[in-house]
Parts: sequence; C-alpha cells; structure tokens
Amino acid sequence: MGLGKNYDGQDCSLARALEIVGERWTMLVLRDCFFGVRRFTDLQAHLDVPRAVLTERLTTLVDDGILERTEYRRGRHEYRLTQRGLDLWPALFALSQWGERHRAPNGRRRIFTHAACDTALEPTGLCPACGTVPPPADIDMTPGPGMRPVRDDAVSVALRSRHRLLTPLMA
Amino acid sequence: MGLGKNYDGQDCSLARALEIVGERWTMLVLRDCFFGVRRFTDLQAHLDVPRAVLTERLTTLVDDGILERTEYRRGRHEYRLTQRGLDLWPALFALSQWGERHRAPNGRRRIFTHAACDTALEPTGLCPACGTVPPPADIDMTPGPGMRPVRDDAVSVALRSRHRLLTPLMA
DNA sequence: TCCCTTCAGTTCGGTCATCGAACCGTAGCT
DNA sequence: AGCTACGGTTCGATGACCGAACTGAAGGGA
Repeated sequence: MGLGKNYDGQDCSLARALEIVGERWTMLVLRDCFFGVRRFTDLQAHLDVPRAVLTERLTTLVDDGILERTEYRRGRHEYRLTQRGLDLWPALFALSQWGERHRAPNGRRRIFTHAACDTALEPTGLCPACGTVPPPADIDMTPGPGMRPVRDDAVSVALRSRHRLLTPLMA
Repeated sequence: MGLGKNYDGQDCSLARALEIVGERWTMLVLRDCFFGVRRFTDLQAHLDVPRAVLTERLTTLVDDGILERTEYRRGRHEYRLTQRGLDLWPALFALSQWGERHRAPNGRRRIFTHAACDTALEPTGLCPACGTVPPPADIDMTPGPGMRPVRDDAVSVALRSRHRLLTPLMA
C-alpha cells in the first residue's frame, strides 16, 4: 500500500509507532541518546550511519517531538530526549533484553543496574531489591562479560566504563 | 560497513535484535501472529504487504527460530510463534503502548485485559489486580473506543470482537 | 592575518530493497 | 472439465540507502 516507510492502511498504534521508530537506524540513534550521546558527529562516528540518513532521522525525530534540538554554540546543535522520547525506554530495553537472551552468543554485552541500590535489573526492567521499575535516569550501565572491544571511536571507548544513562557521555 | 539490513559494526544486542525484527513489516507480522493469524493469505490480506516481501520475512523468521512452519494440508502451511518468538511479547507490547499514548489521537485502539480476572493491563503489562505480568496466552484483546472500522478483510473483522491472544483467529 | 581543523551538514551517482501487478502449480469443489 | 483458493515466484519500476566528496561557518594556533 503506502509508499515508502509508513503503514497507511493499519489502524493500529504499533504501526503508528513503527512509522517513526521502525526506520533503519532510528532505534540505534535513540539508544545512543539514552547512553548520553548528544552530538551529530558522535552519533555518526559511533553508528557508521551515512550522514544524510542521520540528518534525516534526527529531523523527523525532532519533528515528532521525540528529540529536542538546541544550539549550544553558533551552528552546532545538541539532541536530547524529550519526555515522549524517554517514554520509549521500556520498549527499547525490552527489545535489547530479548537480544541479550536470544542473540548474544558470548554472554551479555551490557548490564543495567539500579543506581540507588546497585542491583542488576531483571529483563523486565524490575529492580529485584526495590520492587520498582526505575526510570532511565536512575540506571547505570556497565559492560558485561560478552562485550568485546571492537570499535575505537570516542563513544565506544567511553562506554567501556560504568556510566549513568542520560548524562553526557563525552568529556 | 554493512550492506542492506544488518548493523555489522555494532557489538550490541539491540542491534542484533533489530537485524531480525527491525525490517519493514516484520513487527506487524509478529503482531498478527500474537493475535492468532497463522496463514500466509490472511497475513497478506490484513497487512497489504507485497507477497514477495511476506515470503521473505516469513522464511527469515522461521530460519531464526521465531516462527515455526507446519504443513496443515498438502502444500499449505501454518506459521506459529516459537518460545523465542513469544519472548518478543514484552517488546512488542511496550512499543504498541507507546503508540497508544503518543500517537493515537482518537483514543485507544485496543485494550488488553488479564483473562483470569478481566482487569485491563497497565502500559507496563502489569495486571493491577493480580500484581503479575501475564504472558500473552493469558491476555484477551478487545477493541477500544478509538478504533475505527477502516478495513474489511476477514482478519480485521474478526479483530472487532473480544479474542484471546495466540488462539486461531479465523473460523 | 593566514592556515588548519572541527562540526554539521548537503550533494551526488550507484546499489539494494520494496512496490504493485501478473503469473504459476497444486488441491479441492461442482 | 472448469472454477476457485492457497501459497507462493517473477518482473520492471520506484524509492531508500550507501559511501565518498564537497561546503561553509567557527575556533585555535602561529
């Protein structure tokens, strides 16, 4: 039916969600935003996405109110998750946990812990110690045993040590 | 880097997950499988996906152990979710709930209830009455107030009345 | 001041995926 | 024998994505 990327005939909120978030690279861009990446160049270097595609994805994410673009210096911008973007965390986490379980041959790549009590989260996002599901701002990420140092861009290097989600990753 | 659909340079289980489940139409195919659709023709009629694309998606889903293909009559097949496929439910549900919240102008399209106690699930998938997160086999789906009858294929019609997930949708 | 680098894109030609429509073979029904 | 349904396959056209090169503004160093 539809031409290109939308699912026109579907009266379904999953389809509506996928029209934004289901395009190639978009989820990985958002993952990096949760990890604390904020700048065009860092996203590009970490993802190896064609620049034109990255530009396109960022503008649609901004247009749809998932990212906010601010000029931190003349001509240079930062992209930050809005509340609408933050609300995508459960979906993104669930998908990555499925990947950890079913498609991570050498063991887990990353471990997410509730920062307040330093307990590893369950695949559902629940902190077993507190009985709560912490929001991304309360989550720390550490590399797991299955993570291999394949990349050497600045973002990949920074992600090799413990880091609080949503806080700026680069010095 | 990668050509086409994979995210080769990323040592990340989200990327690994998206290589399978992130292609166009794949999530909607899986959604229909959770809803109880099992046959090629029903999927095609409900999704308006090009037949060649549907064939390709189904074979990769089978190859990756997410769907199981069985011959229910000479030359005719049924596709059913395996355990690995069932494990995608939290991700699929989370994404559709995000769509319900942020991209459903006329109200919710579908309501999911815990069949055992007939209580509507929270966006997290939790049943507030039981305090548990029911698996898809224990969930009923009913049309919500925002759902409009735009399609008239057999699947869409069947989905207009209450239905238990994973049970065959067509008579 | 001049040169060099960084950032954040844009432009472009080529390749790959997806599109709609038509075609095909098997099986059951009448 | 003829018709329909199912589950695909084939094909040419269109659109998305690819890598590489180019741009333009700003900052830093000599």
